[in-house]
Amino acid sequence: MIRIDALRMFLVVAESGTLRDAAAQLNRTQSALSMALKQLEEHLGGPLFETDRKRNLTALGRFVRDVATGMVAEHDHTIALIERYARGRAGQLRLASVPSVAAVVLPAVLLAFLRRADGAEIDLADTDSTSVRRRVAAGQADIGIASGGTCPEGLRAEFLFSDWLVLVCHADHPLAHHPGKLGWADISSADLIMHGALDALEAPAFRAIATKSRLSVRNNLSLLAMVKSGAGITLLPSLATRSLDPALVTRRIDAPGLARQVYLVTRAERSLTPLARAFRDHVFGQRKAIAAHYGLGLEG
Amino acid sequence: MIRIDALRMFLVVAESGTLRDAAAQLNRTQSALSMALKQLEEHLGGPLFETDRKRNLTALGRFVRDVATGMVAEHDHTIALIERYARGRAGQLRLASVPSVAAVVLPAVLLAFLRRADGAEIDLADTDSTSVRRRVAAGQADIGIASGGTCPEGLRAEFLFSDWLVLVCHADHPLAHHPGKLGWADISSADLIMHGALDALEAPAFRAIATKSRLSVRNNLSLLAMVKSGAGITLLPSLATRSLDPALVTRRIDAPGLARQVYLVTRAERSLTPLARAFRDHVFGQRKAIAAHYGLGLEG
DNA sequence: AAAAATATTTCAGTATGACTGAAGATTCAG
DNA sequence: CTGAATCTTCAGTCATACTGAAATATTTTT
Repeated sequence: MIRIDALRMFLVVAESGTLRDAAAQLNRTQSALSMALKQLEEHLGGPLFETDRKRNLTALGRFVRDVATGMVAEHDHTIALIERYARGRAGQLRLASVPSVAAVVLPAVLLAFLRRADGAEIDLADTDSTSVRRRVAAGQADIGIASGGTCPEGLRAEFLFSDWLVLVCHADHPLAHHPGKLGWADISSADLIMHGALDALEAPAFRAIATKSRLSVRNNLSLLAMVKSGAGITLLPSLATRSLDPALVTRRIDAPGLARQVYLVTRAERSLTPLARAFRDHVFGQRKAIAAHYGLGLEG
Repeated sequence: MIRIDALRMFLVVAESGTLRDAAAQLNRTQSALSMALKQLEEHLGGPLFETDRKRNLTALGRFVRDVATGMVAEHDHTIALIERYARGRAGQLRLASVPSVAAVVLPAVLLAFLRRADGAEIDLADTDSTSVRRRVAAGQADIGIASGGTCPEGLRAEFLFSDWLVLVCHADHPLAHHPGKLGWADISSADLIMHGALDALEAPAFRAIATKSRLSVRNNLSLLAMVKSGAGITLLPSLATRSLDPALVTRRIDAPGLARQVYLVTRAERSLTPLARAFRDHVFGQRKAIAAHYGLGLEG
């Protein structure tokens, strides 16, 4: 049996030209190398070096050096790759996230994560919550970030933070200047424009208002254009209102339950890649800091 | 430490889907595999299989399978290559030979040798004896076949066989029909055409005749054309007279010492490749059969 | 040439660790 | 619930790679 360690020893000796140096380099004794080389030569049936001094290689020695160098290099490279992958420092991480989180929160989080996982390759897709869950369930994404809703079988949703819904209306809209706090009644009195993210909101008071709505818009840009044109008001998660048109204003609403819950969605723990696990751990490690920084809630 | 054997075990288990089959395939017990896999998983910090049944891989398991497969394959391939090389069954063999031996004797010898050394790649160059020795000395050939002569320092010449020199003359030449045996006197009376291979012949009786020669030709074809045109006679090793022009005849000469010695030339034993050594052994193993087949002498 | 310095091999003893075989635990099927 | 199949655990065995010291060989120095 040719041990790969014996080949590595041989390569180091052939490179350095002396047992002593090679032994120091490998943290072995000379005799260990001597015996390993002897064994290798016996196995091959011929000498690897011209004399018992290790300066010059025989033809056999040169051949072994030439073919073993690459093999040992690939071996070491592969082992290192496996170990980095296992420690969550390499591999592919496929994320799916709702746009607001992807645009506002993730950049900084990913940047920090990449500093630890140097060999990681990250693919981020943003879609609505349902698609996020579908991608994770279908194995097209390792980790999803989606707001609450029914979770398909086999998925695990871990609460991350909650994000308040705020009123968005035109600066000229009466509610923009309404004195005092805004409540359900105020919203009910206006024309509410619905959109996908509001469907998941289950607060009864809101549902009553929602059923009265006569306008529903899927696309976010269109939604804001509608609001800007005076067609009505809408509600958006605060994260989605970071850089609005100056003609639009946002106002906090004093209504309990008027928030979306954001979850980190994964498949079963076992089927997570180490990198995905590391990312999950990273996110939960940063959770409080994130929430504090963006004014998000920490209870579901 | 990740042992390559452990990776191989893992690959076989991942392939077969059960410890039992893999154990049979690897000539190990189940417990050996179980322990090796456990150790591997502990080293990596996570499971390789979904459950303790080995049917389904985790993401980590799939990754390890994907990257380790190629690595283990290359490892095995390289080890096999080294072993075949060491046993003289693979590698490159560069031969240099005088044309007569290359054309007449070597084809059959090489063919037989190739049947044993399946992975060998052979390069055969034919030139005159001096160039053969020079190529071997310069490391451009592993083994040379040349007729006698002074051997450069550092070369070793092993006697192979001796080849009689025979008279070559035109069918109309008086010597062609000369009754009885031919001897020195007969040659001396004719016009001898010299050529390179005759320079090495040291028999005094011949040297006396050679100095009288007034024509010397290097190229073999030209030499024969000269003889055919009636310009004189010449002497050639019997091996070089195998397929002569019908207008030419050959006759045995009854003169002791009128032969060329053919040697196998190598550098120091140590610097021979295993394949070259195997070829040398093969040639000497076949020596008697070759000599008998081609009517060659076995004493120097 | 002898002596000194440097290098490698040999040898006995040790310790690490992979493997076996048997018994125990877990999972699966009927 | 029982029996069959699969995997894990455990104690003991065996192989072997390694160390440290002493012997041997080679090169360099004087």
